[in-house]
Amino acid sequence: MENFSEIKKTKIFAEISENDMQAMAYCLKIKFANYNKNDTIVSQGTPAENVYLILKGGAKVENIDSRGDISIITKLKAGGVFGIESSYSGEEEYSEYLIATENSLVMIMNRHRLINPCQNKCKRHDIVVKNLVKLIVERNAELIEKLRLLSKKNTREKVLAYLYRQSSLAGSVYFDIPYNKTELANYLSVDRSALSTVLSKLKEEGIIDFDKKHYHIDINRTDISK
Amino acid sequence: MENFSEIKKTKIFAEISENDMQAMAYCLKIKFANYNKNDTIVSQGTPAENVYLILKGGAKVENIDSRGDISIITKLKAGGVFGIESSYSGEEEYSEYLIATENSLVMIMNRHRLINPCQNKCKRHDIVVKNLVKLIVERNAELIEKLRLLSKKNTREKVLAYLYRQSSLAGSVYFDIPYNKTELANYLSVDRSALSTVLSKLKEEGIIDFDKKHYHIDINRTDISK
DNA sequence: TAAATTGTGTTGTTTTTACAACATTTTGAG
DNA sequence: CTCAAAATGTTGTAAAAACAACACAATTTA
Repeated sequence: MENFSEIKKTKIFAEISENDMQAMAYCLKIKFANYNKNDTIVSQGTPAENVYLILKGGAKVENIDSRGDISIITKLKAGGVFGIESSYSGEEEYSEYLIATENSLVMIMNRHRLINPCQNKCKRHDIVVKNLVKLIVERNAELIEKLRLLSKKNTREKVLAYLYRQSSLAGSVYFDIPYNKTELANYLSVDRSALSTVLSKLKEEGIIDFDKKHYHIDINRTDISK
Repeated sequence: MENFSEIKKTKIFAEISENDMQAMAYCLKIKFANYNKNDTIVSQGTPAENVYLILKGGAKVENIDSRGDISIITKLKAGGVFGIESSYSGEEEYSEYLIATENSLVMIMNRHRLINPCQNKCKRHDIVVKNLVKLIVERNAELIEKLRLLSKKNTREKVLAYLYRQSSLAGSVYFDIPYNKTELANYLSVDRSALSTVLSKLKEEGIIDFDKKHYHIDINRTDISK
């Protein structure tokens, strides 16, 4: 089957055999599409009909508010899914943009078919649904984590909380983050130059060190664990 | 069955008959507990074993960070559920507080039993699971909504976006919000007195009006819809 | 590889916020 | 109904952030 090796690598289809996938492909009205870096895969405000699974490359989920301010919701790597929540909620329009951050291969599925298992042909469909729920819960946890960051009352605390968290996830005080400075500012919803100032200050104080997207943090001095 | 009339009113058990509920009660190890206003129902950091369903009264979900700052995550009314996400994610400790905001009756269920339908006795369990997923997705949408608020770059915009949203939900420019000023400040993660100043300014400008928890907003002047 | 674009750090200015302190008002318990 | 506690609005001050403008570095891409 076309692109099956990539499909197999994703969390939501990991347990599905090529044969079962074949059957499901028809049922889910699967299509494949290639996008170039910076292509808009989905536009905020357009009718929500599909679920997008990144097979190769990567994409970012952004929201642009009425004033034109951009806020990066999250970044998706291969295996990442866009549009499930709106599928379950029944939302009629996408409320975010999905933009390719690299040249990407994307699998497009009909959202209605995806979340409503047909008992006959797609016998493994229920497993996929279970995986989708798991994914939603994970996303939920991410959102709460981000809320925790944005609830901090100044940029310094947001940055430290973010880096501390990334360090924990990486299991090391040396780690890479997925954002450059401009993107990090968007992610934390702070002014880029203000972020730059704070980062410089923290570096000067010896609490953190960084180069490009690589960071080092002196855990004992973050005042976060106290 | 004990408290069945209240259980019946909740979203997650709405379709369940008294007989089926009876069977399920045993399976889910259901217990009931009464709490007084301001009682802590669940403490952040304690082992997560149960899911809590508010049957009567209400509760708030709070997070306290390392600096002691309180952030209200959300408020739960009767029918509200606490602890599902951590059940699905397998998180071992509760990461929030659940605190009664009124005298409340709470149904406590074993989280493992709840999310893993036993096919034999609880024949309607799968419906409950489906309802739980729906609930998680709804919560997810709420979280994104809140993120959108916290991403605004100053208090005035946060307040206006919040009130605009509440007005939309209520379907009227006259509406009540569930928070008093102090709680609203926590919810929006801003200083209480700063919030008070902004609210006074907006009232003076005639853009909003309010009394206690009742608000009026002049939609045409919020600059949000532009 | 050269040119154009994007990313980064810095600085000064203006605006907004947090903080603290206080006076009233409102609420709730007894 | 009374009194204590909690909520609210206000103000001044200090700290922080947004904003804008700029120089330079790094990265794309033509």
